[in-house]
Amino acid sequence: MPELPDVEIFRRYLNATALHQEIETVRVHHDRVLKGVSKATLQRRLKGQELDQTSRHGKHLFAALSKKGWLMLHFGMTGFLRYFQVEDKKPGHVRMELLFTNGYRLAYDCQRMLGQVSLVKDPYTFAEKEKLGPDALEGLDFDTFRTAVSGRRGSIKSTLMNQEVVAGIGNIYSDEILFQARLHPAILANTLKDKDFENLYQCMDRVWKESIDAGADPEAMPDDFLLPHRSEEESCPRCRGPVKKIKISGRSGYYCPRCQKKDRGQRTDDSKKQS
DNA sequence: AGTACCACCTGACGGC
DNA sequence: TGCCGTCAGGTGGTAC
Repeated sequence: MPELPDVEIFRRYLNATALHQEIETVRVHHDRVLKGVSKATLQRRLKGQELDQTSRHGKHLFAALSKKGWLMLHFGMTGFLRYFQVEDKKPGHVRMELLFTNGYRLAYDCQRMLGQVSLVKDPYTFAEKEKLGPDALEGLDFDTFRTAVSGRRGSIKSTLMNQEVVAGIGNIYSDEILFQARLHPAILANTLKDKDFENLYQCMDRVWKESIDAGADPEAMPDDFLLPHRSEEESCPRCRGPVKKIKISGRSGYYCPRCQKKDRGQRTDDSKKQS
């Protein structure tokens, strides 16, 4: 689940629940989710501190510690946050939890443990170190986007999903953005024209706005979104034709072959030149 | 600079 | 019922 819109919702959730409260205890139930920090260090560094503010870069969530440094959370494929008080509200795969002095807890649940919890200097330094591209939502202007994507030799889908190109787009939302832009996922990034980029950029912008407004819940998304119909049993929300599955760089993508043509009038352009 | 394949984990699902 | 292969929205490493 956790791509940019999901992580943005987690960030707002954390803001609305766990900010400005003293951390009394840190429980680590599974060391595997810790990256570059030991259980003891994490506990020592967080104890007595508060989470002051949050930040997000791509799929990474950061919470500033009142004293120094930031807590970094990455959610892998199955991670999420839950703020609760009573034990029976506790989700099933809590790997780490912060216990606050007010009796509430913030749990990091990650069933498959493909996510990461870490302590970092600050979000900017982390993004530099990890070679993350610009965040796909915040402060990504059109020229930066076009420069980052154009010239890449892979498919547009795998290029959008490359976190070094642009940070935050995963398998699901790359499908959605390409569906909205009516671009076939296998089109090569370096064959896109300026107007394709403008279209792609605007569609991405709309996908972020709508999906975040929907709380990243597929059920609450606009009727013309592909996201709730990612299955070959489903039909295209636009033309009602069959949805098709395709493997690209090892990932399963879904698209509408009628709305997203691979061959997009190259010949039309040529014939214009000739005539 | 790409892709293919494996690995890390758990769990759901379909076929037998 | 149980076993097995496959698949799942994350990333990282290696080989080509």
